[in-house]
Amino acid sequence: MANYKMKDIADMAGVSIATVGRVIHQNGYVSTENKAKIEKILQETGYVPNKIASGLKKSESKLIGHMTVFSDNMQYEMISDAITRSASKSGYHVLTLTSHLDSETERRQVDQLIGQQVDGVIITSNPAIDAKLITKLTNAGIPVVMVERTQDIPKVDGIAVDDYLGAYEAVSHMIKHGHKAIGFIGIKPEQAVESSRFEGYKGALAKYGIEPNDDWIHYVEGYSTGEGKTGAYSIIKNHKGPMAIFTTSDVLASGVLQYCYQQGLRVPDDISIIGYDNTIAKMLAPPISSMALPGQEIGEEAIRLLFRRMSDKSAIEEKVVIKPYLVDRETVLFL
Amino acid sequence: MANYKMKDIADMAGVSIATVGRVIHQNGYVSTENKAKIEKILQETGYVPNKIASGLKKSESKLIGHMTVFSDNMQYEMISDAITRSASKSGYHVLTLTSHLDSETERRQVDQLIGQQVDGVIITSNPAIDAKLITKLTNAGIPVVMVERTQDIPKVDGIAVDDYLGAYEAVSHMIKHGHKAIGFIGIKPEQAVESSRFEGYKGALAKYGIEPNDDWIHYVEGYSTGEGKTGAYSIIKNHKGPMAIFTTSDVLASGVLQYCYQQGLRVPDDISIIGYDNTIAKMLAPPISSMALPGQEIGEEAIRLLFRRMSDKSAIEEKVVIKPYLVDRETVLFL
DNA sequence: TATCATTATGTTAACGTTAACATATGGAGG
DNA sequence: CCTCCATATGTTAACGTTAACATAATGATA
Repeated sequence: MANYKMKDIADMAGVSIATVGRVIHQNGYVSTENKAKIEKILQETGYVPNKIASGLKKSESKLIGHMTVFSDNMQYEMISDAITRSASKSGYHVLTLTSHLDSETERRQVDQLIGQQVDGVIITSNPAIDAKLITKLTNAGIPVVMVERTQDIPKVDGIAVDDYLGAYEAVSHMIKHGHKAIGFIGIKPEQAVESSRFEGYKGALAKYGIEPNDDWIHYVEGYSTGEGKTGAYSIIKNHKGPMAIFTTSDVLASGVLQYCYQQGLRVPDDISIIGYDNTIAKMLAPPISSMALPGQEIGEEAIRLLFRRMSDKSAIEEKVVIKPYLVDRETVLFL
Repeated sequence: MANYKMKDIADMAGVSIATVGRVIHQNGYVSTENKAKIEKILQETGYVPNKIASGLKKSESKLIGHMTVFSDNMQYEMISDAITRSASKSGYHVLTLTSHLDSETERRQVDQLIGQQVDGVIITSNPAIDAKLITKLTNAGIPVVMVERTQDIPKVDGIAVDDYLGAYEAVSHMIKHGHKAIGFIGIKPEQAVESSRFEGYKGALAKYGIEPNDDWIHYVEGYSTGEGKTGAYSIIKNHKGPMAIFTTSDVLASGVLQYCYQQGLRVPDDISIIGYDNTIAKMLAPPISSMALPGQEIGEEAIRLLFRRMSDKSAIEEKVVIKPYLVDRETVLFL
């Protein structure tokens, strides 16, 4: 009924607690008889070492904190999942804390993570987080890795997604297919982490000498199907001829498709489209091309960077850049 | 740079560690001067209590384990998120462990949770988990709540979703709209937790005296858009006249919509449809009706049951039944 | 035979917090 | 003036594990 501790095992085997420890950790000298006897008891009792006690002694918790934002965007769930699985391969657990971008919650969370004695922290996609909080973590000796935000804080490693490149490639793809009228639906650059997606869009137009047109651009407040639909309406309604639309998220693209469905427009025959993040792209009708962010890779890299710094706290800062790539489902018409 | 401990604070304030403890816990007697002085130091140093140490002493970790399965099904993410947020309101953190339904991983995870000294465990949607493992948890004094699986294990509370009702209502909705030909796309009842969704489908047909037809039924191996599309093809291809299709997941429905899009069939004009879980339903073109599982409510109930048992380990077992409800987006044609 | 490594085992002081148990100084009530 | 209680503070033994530091017996080497 109760939980066995080393003392109990030691008593049962008629040895000292130290000998039990030697068997559990497979170090030091133990006679073959005692070893066998203790292992048998360990088996029978289903003894599980108390990580809290050992954590206190060794000052490590085998816990990794993951601070992220609450969002409809499935992309972060992929990353989150990759982090969890990657960490568990090395015997670490992940504590995921979500905020709604309010700094009071974040302050509390940082204290909780320190209190919980986590061995490291990964912060994904919070553009607003106070650098003081990060410093508090590093001051407490906790390594920090930041995903999708390259801020230069000493001893903090980072992973950035090359969103400029992603948007640039998506739009270039459209231009190379002969498109001239290319719409943009996304969050206003000033308020988004992913502002470079808008820059990439403009960059591609500029590169190929296409004059930008304000009628083609629709800013949204957040990522939702409804916002995408509104955007499609505002861009398409007065437009004649073929049109290609780049959205900074698949969710926005889903709204574009709803608008097209309603209006009887076909994709890509009437409207070409490329989404971003490649989350629900394959589930839409039709499945759409999308810039994929390798969530798996991002999560694994985050863990790699974190473990690297955990083993060498004074390592030189490393910034990893992840490149999105086009998953082509042929939703851009060749003109 | 380093982390302050109570001893450091005590030294700075020139008092004993006990007095510092009294200020932190706001109990016992402390003179107003000392209280002010200590509070100031606490502020300045940014002292954070070490939960590992206090956890060892009080034998509690403020950690809740959440065992779940890795799945494409967004439904579990909703539940997971609700659990995390609900727990954090009471100062608890959640450790999420995902398995791929293999018992070896699960055995390891149970040991990890015991080792981590979690204060409670929530298990979502694992039809195959070994009752022995659950017993190991309860034997270790850890309360367990099971979601979507009502197995009778002493001292284990449960939350079940009334999937029979959900399917029954979806199909009844179709019948009441005049449909006779009603297709089913879902996992073979034998291998699924949600087998009652198939029963509900059959139940509704029986209730209204509609003869079931094997041509209307398509079993899938798992939840994916592709499987849904294949299902739609096999059900619709030889069918004349109006058809309604019930899928046991929105992801499957997304495949049906892709098939329709390809064939130029309109929803609901040509094909009526109702999905299940109401996850991506609103993002599809057109947005479809779906049976919603209140993930928020499920997560909150799970935490409530868990806390209840944590405070009274010998409470009588409670089984909560959650009812899905139709979110009607008018994708069933009135005949 | 003295010396020394090897093998085998035990004892104990941390780790940081908690809380029960002292101890001590007032003043109020008899 | 003694007793009692409220106030204020300090000391210390846990919690379960780890690992450094004994201790001791065996057999091999010089």
